[in-house]
Amino acid sequence: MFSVFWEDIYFNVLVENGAVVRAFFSKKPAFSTEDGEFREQIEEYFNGKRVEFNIPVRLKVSPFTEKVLAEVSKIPYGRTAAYSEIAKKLNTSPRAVGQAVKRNPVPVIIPCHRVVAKGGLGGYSAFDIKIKERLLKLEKSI
DNA sequence: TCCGGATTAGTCC
DNA sequence: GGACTAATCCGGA
Repeated sequence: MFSVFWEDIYFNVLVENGAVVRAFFSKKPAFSTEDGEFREQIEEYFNGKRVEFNIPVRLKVSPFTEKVLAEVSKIPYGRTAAYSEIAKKLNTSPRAVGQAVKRNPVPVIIPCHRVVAKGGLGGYSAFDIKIKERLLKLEKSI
């Protein structure tokens, strides 16, 4: 486990048996900022030098949520998808997608910030809606 | 064009 | 079983 500093907040990653099990933002580092298996990849991403992660994740979520998250991780870098688009692919409702994405235990690595509402931005519960905006801006600027 | 209600499907308590 | 959603559609003003 480790923390990465990004502009004015920390991104904390919990690693268990070589796979990421959880990630979250915080104002103060939850872990050491010195070491960590995948720290370099995260740092590169926040610097705009990396477009995709080579990081194994271990999800402890329901089968439905897992399907939604798998679909979300297919969204290419710098692009966004609407809740309704994901829902159409999985033959479900946008609302259910929103719930599943909200329960994503590893934001950024699974790019839940690329999922937006049709007429706006949608929401972001990982820390703050501003993080979502910043992440999208970061990817758009590449 | 903008706002509000009905609808929707999955999860948590 | 009931009450939540990181949503969307549609009709009325």
